[in-house]
Amino acid sequence: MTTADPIALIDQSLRTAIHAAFGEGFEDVDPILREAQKREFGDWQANVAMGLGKRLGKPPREVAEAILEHVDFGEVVTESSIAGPGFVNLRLAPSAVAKALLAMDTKDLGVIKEASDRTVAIDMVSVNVAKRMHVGHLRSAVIGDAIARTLERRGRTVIRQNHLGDWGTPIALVLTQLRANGINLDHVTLEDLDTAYREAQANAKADRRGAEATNRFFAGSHRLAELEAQNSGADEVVAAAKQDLVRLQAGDPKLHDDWRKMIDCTLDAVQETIDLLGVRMRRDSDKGESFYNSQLSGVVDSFLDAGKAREDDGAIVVDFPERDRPMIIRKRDGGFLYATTDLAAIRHRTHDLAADRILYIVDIRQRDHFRDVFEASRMLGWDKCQDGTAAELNHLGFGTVLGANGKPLKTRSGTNASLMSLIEEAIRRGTDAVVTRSQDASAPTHGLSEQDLAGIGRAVGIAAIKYADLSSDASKDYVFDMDRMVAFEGDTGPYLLYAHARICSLLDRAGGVPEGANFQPTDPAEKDLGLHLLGYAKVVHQVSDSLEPHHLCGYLHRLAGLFATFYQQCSVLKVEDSDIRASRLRLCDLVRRVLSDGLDLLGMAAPKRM
RNA sequence: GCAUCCGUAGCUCAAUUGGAUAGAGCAGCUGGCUUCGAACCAGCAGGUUGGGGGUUCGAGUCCCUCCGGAUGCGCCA
Repeated sequence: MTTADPIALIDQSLRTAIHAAFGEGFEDVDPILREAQKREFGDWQANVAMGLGKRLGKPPREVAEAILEHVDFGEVVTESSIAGPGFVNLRLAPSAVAKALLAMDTKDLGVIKEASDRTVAIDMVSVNVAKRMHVGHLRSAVIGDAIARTLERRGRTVIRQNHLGDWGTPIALVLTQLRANGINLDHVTLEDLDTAYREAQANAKADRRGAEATNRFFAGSHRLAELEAQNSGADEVVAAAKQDLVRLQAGDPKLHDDWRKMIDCTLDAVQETIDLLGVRMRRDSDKGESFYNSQLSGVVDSFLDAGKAREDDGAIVVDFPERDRPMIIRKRDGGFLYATTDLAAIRHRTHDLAADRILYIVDIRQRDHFRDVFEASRMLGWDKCQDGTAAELNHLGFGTVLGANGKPLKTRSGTNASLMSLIEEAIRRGTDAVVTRSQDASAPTHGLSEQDLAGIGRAVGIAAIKYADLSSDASKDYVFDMDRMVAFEGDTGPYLLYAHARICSLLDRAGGVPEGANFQPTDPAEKDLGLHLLGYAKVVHQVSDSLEPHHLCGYLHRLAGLFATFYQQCSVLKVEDSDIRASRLRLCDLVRRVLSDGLDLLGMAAPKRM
């Protein structure tokens, strides 16, 4: 932001006034400047007087008066008043709004880079080999990608890592099962794998021996623990699989080959889904559990050597000072656990990737797990990069996806709903709507090729799904209601796309923004729209700090709403005064770019027509 | 049993992190297309923020308590 930014100017003016009014010790008091909640109060408000009143032992209104006596807003503020307990309400000069819009009308739209340009590692998607993706993966992918794009926008280098579940007894069991089924792994499909996975599970379940002991081998889907009942008890099958695992680990060529093919098959399918969703993620940065396997005994040794772990009933555990439950990092039988792998992963991300921020986009039910792992990693200083910079470790936990019945989303057969089928359904319904509307001869999409319409329909359907996921607090459960999200009315992704498309046609008809156009808000709707535009950078900064994309959704929805009001109220193409026409066109163009940029940060494409 | 989180309009969700009269969307009702795209707009109605107490100029937000719900809890991932 430049010095033309009226908010920065007001902020500085108030700081100066506070210092002048109260002297020593009040050099740098935050005026707590906020957008006014209601237009009748003003455009912006300062809430500092109440807090200062307490500190000074004076009535807040008196404090507010003293501040206003010393303040010099120059030309920026046309009206200031004190209201309620001591709110300072400010109304901005239209010329100041115009100047500020001019200043933000750059490529970056006012968004500034973060202080650190170092790498951020984001642990997201995290699929299980040999299993289909389900809605839990959707959340991780969609939220993770939105966060990643926002951080990239702020100058960060982001590594999106798929922490694959590609190792351990469950994987060996599937391999064993595939061999039993006589599957040729050269032509294996994800269906084959998924079937083998379930069969291995079912076989084990059918054998009652050792039921309780083997309850764990299928205990959920890797990072995204599923809720289905997991049972197994096949000692024989398990024993065979364990032998296979040992041979695999020893480098048996045939087994290793099969294992690789199984992973490739799974990841090809994952990539297809990821691409269709428009999530920017490639296999080159993936790191699965197998990658860390060889490091795990070293991890345990490190904790033992540092005196941070102890033996307990044959297992190796890490104790926490303020918790009674320790964390197990090696089982009695010598095997390692999820926690051990995650410790190795943190070390890899700080030491090898030099990431100073590590984010986990993982189901919120794993909150305790990550708290343990983070705390343990700090015990050994593994949260620090080689140069000593401490990395910020964050678990961004998301809630469960529920069906219309308020229970975790399932298909009719009771399995977790396949992600691909949901995406395809959304795209189909988006395309249907687009095609139907294009039949109308007056529709801007009339006469477009089938391919173009399909592309638009895809954008509409994907935006519907993503917006539904991103627009409320990620940590809460949310109800996946296809009918509601593809209604394309109200607070939805397509509503934002629609606003964008309308502006595009408007600018198209006008032949672009006229040369020398200047902002000059005259109508209240224009000023409201302009004022809201000025808050874009702030909300982007907020999202990259708080990791809460729903604030950006809220911002964009309001922007689209204010535009719709403006559009209804103010003629653009037909207004006589050519300066006002030019001004409105430029305003439209800025709205279009902010919408497009914001949607891009959320991972949504904004077609020119729809 | 212990721990964590949640409870806001009929439904689905917000609330700038302690600020003014708690806001949106859907559903309902009333208006607005021979006029820049009606996937829209303007308006009406809908609330004891689960109950009760406390902290202070001020509480949906912080503390205590009760009620209701979800999740997690040593050898699964």
